[in-house]
Amino acid sequence: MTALRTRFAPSPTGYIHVGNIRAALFPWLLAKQKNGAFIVRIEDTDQARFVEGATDLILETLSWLGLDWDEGPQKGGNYGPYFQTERREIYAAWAQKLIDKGLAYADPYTQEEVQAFREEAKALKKPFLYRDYRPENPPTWDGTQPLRFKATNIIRHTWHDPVMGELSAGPEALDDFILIKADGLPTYNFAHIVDDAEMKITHVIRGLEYISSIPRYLSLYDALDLSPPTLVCLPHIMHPDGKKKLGKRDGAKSVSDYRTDGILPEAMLNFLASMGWNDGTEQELFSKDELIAKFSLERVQRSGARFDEQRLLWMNGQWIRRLTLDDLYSRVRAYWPASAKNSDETYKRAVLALVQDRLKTLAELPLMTKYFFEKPIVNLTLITDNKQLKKLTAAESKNLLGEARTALEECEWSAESIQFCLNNLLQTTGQKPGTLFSLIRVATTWAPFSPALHDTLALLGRDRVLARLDTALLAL
RNA sequence: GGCCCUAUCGUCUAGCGGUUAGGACACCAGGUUCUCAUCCUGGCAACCCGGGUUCGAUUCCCGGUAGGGUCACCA
Repeated sequence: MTALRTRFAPSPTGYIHVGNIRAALFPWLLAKQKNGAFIVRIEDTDQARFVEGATDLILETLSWLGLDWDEGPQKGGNYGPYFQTERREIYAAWAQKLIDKGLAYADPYTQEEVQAFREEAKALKKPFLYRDYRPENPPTWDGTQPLRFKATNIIRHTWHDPVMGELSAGPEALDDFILIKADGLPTYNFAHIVDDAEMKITHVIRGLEYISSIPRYLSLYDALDLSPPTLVCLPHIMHPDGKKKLGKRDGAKSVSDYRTDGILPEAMLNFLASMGWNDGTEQELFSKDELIAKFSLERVQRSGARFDEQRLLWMNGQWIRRLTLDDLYSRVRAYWPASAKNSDETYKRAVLALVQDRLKTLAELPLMTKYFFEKPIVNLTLITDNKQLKKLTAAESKNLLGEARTALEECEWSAESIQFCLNNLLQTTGQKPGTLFSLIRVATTWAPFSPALHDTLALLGRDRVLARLDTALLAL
């Protein structure tokens, strides 16, 4: 039995966005599950759209997600090179086979002439097929013209797609397409067939946009005496409004944008996989290992799914909560507020422990923890707009805070005993917790929300709490 | 327009002839001695339409409709 080999073959024209990363995830999962190999190949044959640095960006994204490749850039392998621009001789050799068989010919027309044919067909309201204009006696190919495939076996093709099921397309889908461009580089249509064969790829997994080209690939495989690998098409991830497939042009965020927004790779992977795939149970959260164990192409959805950021956020919160404090601490390193710079690790860990249940993304850390590191700005509207506190007169507030100060000054400083002191204060003042606790909380943090009061005060420390109470007393 | 694909709550989905159509996100209400969040409980909410096939269709078939993809010297 031959080993399963899958690949991800991006073209270096920019970042990887969330709409097309599944074309890497699913083949990777499959390769891991079957103990096969996952290959990364860079399809850089489009000189015009080439973007400097895009390859590094793509590889970095894969690495961040933990989608490691067995062969490819930075890694090598037995079937290299893994950049298409370094494989020209290979394509030339395969092209020659077709020429020798009379299945490839030089295209004598200019692009303008072909365009004219196209418009002619359009005017006649019939589909444009180059083969309707096939030259009778094409010149010998000298490498300056495009080399076209000569479609001969004009039939209805039928094939099986593990995701999409039985597929077929009529002769209209077959045409003489360009193999080698006038610049000497192969087109995707030709190059990927050659590469997949040379690299012994067993499963070609890509987006649905290729489905209509598959009949042409099938006829090419045939002409090359190659038996096609398993051809898999994945449904698209759709724009949230459901109108079209998600793409860069419509503002699809790059995967690395989500990274800087504080999304965990675990959550990203889980989310991406569960859009269009599930294991048939009611499980929602899957670790990477579970995905590897349970994934199957047969259970991939055939219809497109809209990208629902709310769900991603929820999942991210779930994953943040699942992390150990140590792990979370190491991941939020870059997200602390600037004022936390000189705080010691023990303190920061304690702060983190208090907000772990509250974070939806890592990037929310500064918003939630600022007042643990810097003196908060007094904002009286937090009192006047508060439905409990607005009932109090300034004198009453002042009075209560004064009592609180006295009580806390004498209180033993641990979360537990602060809780106890606070409860006593409830008794002596006759206030409801909603009033008293809110007042103390606002006066010490000046934030719209915070963790439980006794935890917050305990961590802040007696000196800071008393100082802030004094500031509040003056401001009222 | 030709070719191709798809169709269950607002969203992601389970379902593979007989179910009170299940779960999750979001939303709403309540609980957890304050807020925010977590957590728990409850609620709202769906089989695109029309024909068949069948004792019986969300499920199978056909046709509409709607949505998506594709028709490049881009991948």
